[in-house]
Amino acid sequence: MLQGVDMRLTKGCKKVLEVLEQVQELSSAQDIHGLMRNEDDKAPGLTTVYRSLESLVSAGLVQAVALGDGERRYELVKPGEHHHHLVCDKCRSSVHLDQCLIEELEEGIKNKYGFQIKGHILEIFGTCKVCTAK
Amino acid sequence: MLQGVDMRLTKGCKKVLEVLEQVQELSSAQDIHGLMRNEDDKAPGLTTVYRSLESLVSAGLVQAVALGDGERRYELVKPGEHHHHLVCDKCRSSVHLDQCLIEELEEGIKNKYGFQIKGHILEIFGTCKVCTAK
DNA sequence: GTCATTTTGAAAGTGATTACCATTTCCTAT
DNA sequence: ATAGGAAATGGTAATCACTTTCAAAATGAC
Repeated sequence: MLQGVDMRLTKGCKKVLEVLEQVQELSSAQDIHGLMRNEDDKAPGLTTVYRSLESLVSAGLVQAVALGDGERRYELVKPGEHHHHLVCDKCRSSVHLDQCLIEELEEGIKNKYGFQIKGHILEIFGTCKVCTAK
Repeated sequence: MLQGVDMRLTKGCKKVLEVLEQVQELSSAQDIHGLMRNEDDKAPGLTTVYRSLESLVSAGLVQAVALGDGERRYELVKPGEHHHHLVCDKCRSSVHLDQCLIEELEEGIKNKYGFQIKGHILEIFGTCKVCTAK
């Protein structure tokens, strides 16, 4: 899964990847750091976690997610891909949308507004199936 | 335009509305405060600006926009409405999308994922018509 | 092994936002 | 009008996520 990835895989990065693999959940840098330090007192420091996340994001292995609350979350993705979320305001779980709504519109927006899309943020908040049922 | 709005219109709020009316542009709380203080040394303080924006947002007169850079921007809207932006990474201008892409999808997402949408963030980054032409 | 480069980490610094709290302003009953 | 109480205000300090700094430690090439 790491084949063909063009970046130096430092210890910090490896550790971060491990944690993200385990949690399978949107996690902030501080979350990740906390989890590391829980099971290992001399796990990488917070600075390294931030730096590793930065590298991993630009390598396309991890995506950063802005939920608009001033705290960035991170998540493993298939290299180069990304996706958006339905974030439950009750249980904080998040479901992935199986397709990016923006990519489909890219051409239309280009034509209509003459705007060349380079990136976007899209997250949806509400109540998930499970919490609605309760 | 302020008819039927259910909130106390304090001095701070009025001043903030004035500024937002003039700039017609995404502005941060600090931007707004700066502009006020430029033309009037005893314009409301920063704290009041933040508080006013909070009231105005919950009254639906102003929308808060998260661009994912850790600085919230604000903008006048028709009461209760909202819209999304094409933000140019060259000139920082922003064009409004004339319709909300998410509202259209609400029903589909409800059916497909059982998710009840309550809110969302959507902003698109790239290069605008003018800057592309250059 | 040696030396240069890269990585790391603790602490200090930033920048936006919020909490505090004392002062001022506004409204209402007298 | 005016006194009293609630709401609004503003400067400062605190918070919080994140970044910078810089010296020490790990890595890698020769």
